[in-house]
Amino acid sequence: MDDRRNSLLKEIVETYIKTAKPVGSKALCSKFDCSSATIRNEMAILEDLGYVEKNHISSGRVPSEKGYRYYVENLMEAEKITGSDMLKLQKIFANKELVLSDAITKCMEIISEITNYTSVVLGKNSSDNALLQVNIIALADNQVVAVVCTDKGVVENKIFNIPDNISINEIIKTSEIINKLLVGTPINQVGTRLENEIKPIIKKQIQQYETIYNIFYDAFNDFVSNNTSNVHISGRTKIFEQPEYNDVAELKRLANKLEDVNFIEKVSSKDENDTNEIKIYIGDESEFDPNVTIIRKKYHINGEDGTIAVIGPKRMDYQRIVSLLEYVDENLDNRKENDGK
Amino acid sequence: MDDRRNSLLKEIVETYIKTAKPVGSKALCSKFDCSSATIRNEMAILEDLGYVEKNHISSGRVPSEKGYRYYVENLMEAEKITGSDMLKLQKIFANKELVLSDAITKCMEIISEITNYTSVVLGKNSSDNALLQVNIIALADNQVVAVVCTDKGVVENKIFNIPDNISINEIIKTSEIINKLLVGTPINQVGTRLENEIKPIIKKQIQQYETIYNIFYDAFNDFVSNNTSNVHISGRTKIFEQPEYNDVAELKRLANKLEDVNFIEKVSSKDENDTNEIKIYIGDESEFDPNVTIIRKKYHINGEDGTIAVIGPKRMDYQRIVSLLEYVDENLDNRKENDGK
DNA sequence: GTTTAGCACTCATAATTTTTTAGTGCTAAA
DNA sequence: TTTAGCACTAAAAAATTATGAGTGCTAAAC
Repeated sequence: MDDRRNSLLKEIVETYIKTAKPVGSKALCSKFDCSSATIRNEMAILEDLGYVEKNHISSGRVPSEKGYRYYVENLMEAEKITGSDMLKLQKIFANKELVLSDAITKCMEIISEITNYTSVVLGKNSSDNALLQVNIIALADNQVVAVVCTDKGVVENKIFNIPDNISINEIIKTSEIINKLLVGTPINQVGTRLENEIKPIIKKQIQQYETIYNIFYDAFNDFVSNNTSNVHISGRTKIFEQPEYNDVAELKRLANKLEDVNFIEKVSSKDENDTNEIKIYIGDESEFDPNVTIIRKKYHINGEDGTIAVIGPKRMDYQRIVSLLEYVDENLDNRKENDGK
Repeated sequence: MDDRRNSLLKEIVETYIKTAKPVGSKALCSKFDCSSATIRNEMAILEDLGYVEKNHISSGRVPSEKGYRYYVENLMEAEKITGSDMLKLQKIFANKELVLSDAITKCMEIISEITNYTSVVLGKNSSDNALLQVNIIALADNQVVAVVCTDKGVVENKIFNIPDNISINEIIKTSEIINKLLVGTPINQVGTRLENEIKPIIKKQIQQYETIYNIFYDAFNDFVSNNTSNVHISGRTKIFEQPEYNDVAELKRLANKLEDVNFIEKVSSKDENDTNEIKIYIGDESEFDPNVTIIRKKYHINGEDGTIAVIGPKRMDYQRIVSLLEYVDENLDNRKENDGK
């Protein structure tokens, strides 16, 4: 891969990103100051190397997944984000009362808006949270709310019907026992410790211990399994504006996948133990859909961690998204520092 | 509209519901024991009356909106739901630990699943709720959770960053004042009473009253404006399986509308002051999209009220949906009675 | 050796024509 | 009032024919 070949590939990728149309040799002559035949020769080589493909024998070239990968790893240049993009995001950074997770969500909404891609926030993951406390709040009509909080600031509530023969005081008493004994327990272990440690204790003290045990068990279980609230998708239909999704079957397929929050979560959180680097999953690499690219950044801000990601066509504006995600990450981090002062 | 004409229209509507294809005269001969020419004569009259339409001069007939309306008002027969549908729903009715709103949501998920339509639950509307209590729970790291509960059992929580110069005790103190003075206040009036009654009080007792006031103001405001959590849509993409949405533009348009939760809420809650009757909005009547029908039932169960609705094509299986919605409503209501015993 | 003009060739797309088919309305007789 | 019969329609599908943007390859030019 000599110099010219590199910049030819770069040109092909970037032109295709802009136009969504196969790139022909003639269009590139002017940029390289040579004839179309020369370009054709070079393109034939790029094709042999697997970086570009043809849709049919006489069509222009389209980057292959290998080509995109080579592009993002070797050819893509970092670029500052534009002033107008910057302006829109800074409005959010400036609002200090916003809790981090709300600020992130709003940033990603804006990114969706300005890029016509779909974006995802995978909020704080409760799995590595520890129990901070559980509070029972009595409502009218034989109902209680169990509010579960973790040390990382995840809070969820769940309402329960309680049978007539159970007194609310007993539930509260149980919650106090749990708070005394289980604080600091990783949230996904609370279930078993509840069974092994708490159940024997309340068995002695409380009559209807079985029912009460079930209530708490359900509350925690729901908490652990309730991924839904952790995932926030913006601009779910934005990606449909991209010209590649111009066919009914394709559209339906993608719409279905984008509805499945669990699936999105799984995908966005792959390579868990990876660094904070931006990761780019192109096409099949995404394990989501062969026709999309997912660009992802993990954040660790203020003790919270999570993931932000953008889902777009393989012909995605890689530069732009990478710099937008980095910009969001940096600025929310800064915001924290200023805040703490 | 004599007898035969009625049953002809009924037949046309029901056949079209089943097949999604314009209904021709020949197909109906056997049912009416006459020649296709006779049917054609009758169909011409139905067309003059505006109950059916042709796509082009030589096509079969398709019900018009007026035709559907006449059908649902005069021709449709109530039918028991099938055993297998019943079975699926009864699993949910049987689970007594489920809070009503969860049970309803699960029912509608099933209805979406078995019918290939999209369904909506418009949960308890906080606007006519009254404040029951607000609880402040301290988290680590200068954060508190405000948990707002209403008398109707709506609970929401919101996390706040609190500046260093504010003590958590002062916030809790304020919450106690609010609980003492504002319990029973309609939730949408809490904001103004906070301003007029609480602010003057805490001004005297608390140093950083302005910041604390803002926190509570935001918490309640968020609660009131946060419609999102009230709306639950199941099977958003199910409706795309219907053959009428077989065109890219149509699909995108509908997908966009179904993303807009506020829009759906507005539509599902129209004719607020109407009875509990099932309402059917056909095509343009829906004010949502000319190509859909919305069937809706309000429920008032156990003091809670809300709306369940199904969104499908105009060629929707009216009978089936009507009986499903009624079945759900009745059985969840029963469940309550048995429960209270 | 690299570049380029020239030319034959290919294939998707679009436009055109043809065929098929499922239906209609109307007339006149039963 | 019903029906057989027939001319007529228009959509949908199939076949046909351009059109055009591209290619690869060869042989000459630099």
